[in-house]
Amino acid sequence: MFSKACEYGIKAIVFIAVKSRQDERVSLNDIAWAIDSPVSFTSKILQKLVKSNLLDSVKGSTGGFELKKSKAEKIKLSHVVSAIDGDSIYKGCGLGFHDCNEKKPCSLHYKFKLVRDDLRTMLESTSLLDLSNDINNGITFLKQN
Amino acid sequence: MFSKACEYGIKAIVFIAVKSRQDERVSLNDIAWAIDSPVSFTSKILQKLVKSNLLDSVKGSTGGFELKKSKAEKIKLSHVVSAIDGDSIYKGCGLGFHDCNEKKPCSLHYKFKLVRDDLRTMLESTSLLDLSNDINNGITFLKQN
DNA sequence: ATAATATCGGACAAAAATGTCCGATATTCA
DNA sequence: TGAATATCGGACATTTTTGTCCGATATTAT
Repeated sequence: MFSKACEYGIKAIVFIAVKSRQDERVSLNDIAWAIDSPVSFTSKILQKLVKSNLLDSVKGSTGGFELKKSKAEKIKLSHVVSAIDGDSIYKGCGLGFHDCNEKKPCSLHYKFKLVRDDLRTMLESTSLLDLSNDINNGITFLKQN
Repeated sequence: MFSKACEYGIKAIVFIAVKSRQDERVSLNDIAWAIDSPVSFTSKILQKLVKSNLLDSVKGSTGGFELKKSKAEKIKLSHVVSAIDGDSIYKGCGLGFHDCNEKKPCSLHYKFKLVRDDLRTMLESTSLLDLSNDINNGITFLKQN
C-alpha cells in the first residue's frame, strides 16, 4: 500500500505532533527510536517533509524537529502521503493507466473507484491532531513493543 | 497500490478469460500486445499464475494460455493479487506492523481498517467472469489506445 | 573563541522490482 | 523424421527503493 518511506514518514510526523503539543522539540535519534526506524533513512524522509513545509527543523545543539501547533489540525494524512509517495495511490487508476476515467474506464475502474475514493476521503479528513489525540489517550501506538 | 507485475497480471488473466470464453487459446505475444506490456516480463508473471493453478498453459506449436471455463467465475481478483503481490495489501496493517490488531492497534488502525476491508471485499467478490463480461459488453478496456 | 551537538546534503552501498536474453523442452504439422 | 513454434527456466541487466556514511553547516553553552 504505502512505501516503507511513507510508513516511516507517517509514524515520524505523528510522533513529532504528539511531542510538539507539549512543546517538546525532538531529535532525529529520538524519533527513530520511538518509531523503530533506521536513523539515516529517517533523516532523508524528514528532510523531504521539511522541504514540503509540513515540518520545521532547527539546527544546532538544542535543535530537532517540531510541528507548529497551528499546523497539527491543518495537515492531513493526504499531505504526508503525497509529499513522500505522491498522490497516485488515492487518486490514480488501479491498473496504472494514466488516462482512465468514466469516458474510457479500465477494467477495474468502477469497482476500484469506490474503494479508492474511500481511501482518499479517509486520508484527506484525518489530521495529525486526530492521530496524536489517539496516541495521547493511549488508544493507539506507533511501536509494536 | 498494486505492483507493476500485478497490474500486468490482472490485465493478462482478464484478457485470457475474455478469449477463453469463446474457446480461443492465446499466445504470450498476443497477450502482451493486447495489454501493452513487456513480453518477457509478462512471461514470468504468467508462469507464476500457471504455477498458482489460476491458468493453464500449453506448450508447442498451437500452444498458449487458456482459462478453463469453470474457473472464470471461481477465480476472484484476490486470488490473482495474492499470487503475485501477496495478501498484505488487503489484509495487512497500513503502517506495516506485523502484529497490529484491535488489542494493540497502530495509529492508523481503525480508520485504515474500514478502507482496507472495503478493498478486500471488492477483491474477493470480483471474479474474472465479471471483468470479462464488462469487456465483452464494451463497457471497459484493457488498453488505453 | 571553542567544543559539543544537532540537521543538511551528497556520495555511496545493498536489496528488491522491473525487464531482457537465450537455450532447453514440448507439441504440431508437413 | 524434421522443421516450425510455443512455453519454460535460468542467468543476466537495469532501475528504483531502501539504507549507510561522512563532511559541511548552524546553533548552543562553556
